[in-house]
Parts: sequence; C-alpha cells; structure tokens
Amino acid sequence: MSHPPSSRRTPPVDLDDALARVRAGGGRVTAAKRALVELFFGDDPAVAVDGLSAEALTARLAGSDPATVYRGLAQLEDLGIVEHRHLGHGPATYRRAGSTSGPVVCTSCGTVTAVEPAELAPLARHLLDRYGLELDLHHLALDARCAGCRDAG
Amino acid sequence: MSHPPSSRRTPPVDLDDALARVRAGGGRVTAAKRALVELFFGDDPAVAVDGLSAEALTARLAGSDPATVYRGLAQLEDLGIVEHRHLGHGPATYRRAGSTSGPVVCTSCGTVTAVEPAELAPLARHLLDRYGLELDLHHLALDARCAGCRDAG
DNA sequence: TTCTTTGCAAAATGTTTGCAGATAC
DNA sequence: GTATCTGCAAACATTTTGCAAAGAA
Repeated sequence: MSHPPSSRRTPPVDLDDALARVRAGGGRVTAAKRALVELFFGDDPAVAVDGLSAEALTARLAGSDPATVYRGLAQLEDLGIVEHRHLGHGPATYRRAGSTSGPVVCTSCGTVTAVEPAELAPLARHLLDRYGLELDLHHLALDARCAGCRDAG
Repeated sequence: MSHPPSSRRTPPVDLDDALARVRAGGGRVTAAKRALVELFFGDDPAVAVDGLSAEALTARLAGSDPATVYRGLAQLEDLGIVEHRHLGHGPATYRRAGSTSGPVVCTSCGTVTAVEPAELAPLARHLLDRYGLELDLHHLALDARCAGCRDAG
C-alpha cells in the first residue's frame, strides 16, 4: 500500500528480471501481472516510456478488469518496476521505471515531449542548494504550451 | 467552460477590482461568488497563496454547496482571478491568480515551499529554446523531498 | 423582465475495497 | 496446502451536469 516516492532502487533490466523481482518480493507471477509486465517491457514506447492510464492498460489487456490492473500496478510500483505520474487533469499514467527518457512535459494540447534528466539538473541543483529539496522528477510532469498551440491560441 | 491555460491577463489588484471584473465579464456578483473572492483576497495565505481544495473552500463558506463552489471557481478562473493546480494525488487546489509567491514545490511530507518564478527562469528559457515549449508554472507543482524526509526515510 | 446563478440530486470519472472462488508455489 | 491473487460488485472521492426555483441587473 505504500508507494515509496523515492525508493530509488535500480529498475529491472528486462522482463525476466522484473518477474524475478515480483517473486523475490513475495508476490506471485500470475497471468495478469505477467501480461502487465510484458506490456511495459514490450517495444511500444507509448507504454514503456510515455506511459498509459490504468484504463488504457486495461483495454490493452484482453479480458482484464480495472481492479486487477490497479492492484497489479500498485504491486509493480512497490517493487520499483513501474512508476506513475500525474499529468494535468485526467488519470495517472503508468510507465516502466527508469525508462531512458527523463521527465516529460505535457502541453495544453496533450502532446508529450520527453526531456532528458540532464536538462533539469540545474534546477534540481538549485532547489537542493537553496531549500534542501530533492526534486522528484518521476512523479509529476511539467505543464507547458507548445509552439503550435501558442500560435493558434 | 474553457479554462485558458495561459490567458496571461494581469490579475486583479484587490477585491473590488476582482468583483468589477466579474461584472465586466458578463457575470453577476452573487453572495456565493463574493464570499469566494473575499476568501481569496482575505489575509489568510493558506488560501490566497498556497491554495485550498474545492472541498476545503466549501467548508469555509457556510452553507455553500460544492457544485456552486466549483462553478464559481471555474468562472473566476476564466476571468483570471483564481488559478488551480494539481498537487500529486488528491484534489486540485485553488488560489489567487498572480499571487506574489511563484510556483510551489510540494514534498512527500506535504510541506509546501514557495519558489520564486525567477528561480525557474533558466529552465523555462531552455525549454522554450530547445523545444518551443512555454512552461506553465501555474498549473502543476513540482514534487520533491525535503531534507527532513530524506534524513528520516 | 431577462438572463445568470443557485441548490439539490444524479451522473460521470478515476480509484479502492470486500469477499468468495481460483491459482501460484 | 496455503497464502496470494482474481473477478465482480459495490464503495469512494472528485468533479460535472440537468433542472426548476431564486436572484442580479
């Protein structure tokens, strides 16, 4: 039930590693969880990197129900296998933990842009120096307006 | 119904200015809206600066119902009088638009720290230059861990 | 008078929980 | 065999909406 916001354990390297971690954590590798993990370690960056809502994940998993997906996600998150993020409105999105692209900027039009962690390093350093605050770039996304929307709007 | 994310009109200077703006926008100054605006222009920084959830605002307004508060907030937001923000989980929080303190960093323990807009300027500039993204620092808060939580955790 | 707003109730999300049966180990 | 997990249904939390009555201009 506790989702340690900065349990910065290293993410699993692949699907088998992730499943092994489930077992090691006292969990069982069920069809439902395996399917979830396979999604996150599949080759679709919209899942692994950008992240999907629980509802969208449920839709991709034939015959799965939301409650099971939410519970699976919570367990995988506790194990450091996935992480969730809150974009502006709407549901939280879940993606593979430690995905290569850093935090993401979500725009008014919904477009998602990956931003490398290095690009946020100066800000992170500043907040740490000045306030002792260690920026958690995994949980929240930044809001911005893209050039297109600005021109239009 | 449209909440222009970057209708960067200047915020009202005081309560009367805000109420005048409601009228100018075709709205009517009712008891419910006046009470809301008075809260945001009152002397409690927890409302004006940090922001409160719609539920908390409703609780502070004797005999008001949530739907009315939500509708009032939406109208005030359209007029650039208040703005809302999504902290990690939980409900959105509403505060006075253009409050002196800049965006806020919310920590794992819930403490809210004000950060001046100037401190985020370098990042904003970088995102604009590199991606054409205009950072909207009013809508989302950043997540971080404070020194205390880090030591404890 | 006229158009906006309120208050209530109901619906629409998004997420969590209780429980009995199914399943992994 | 036993503790964990699933599926369903129901509860929950937050926010939105429909509608008739009340209120502002």
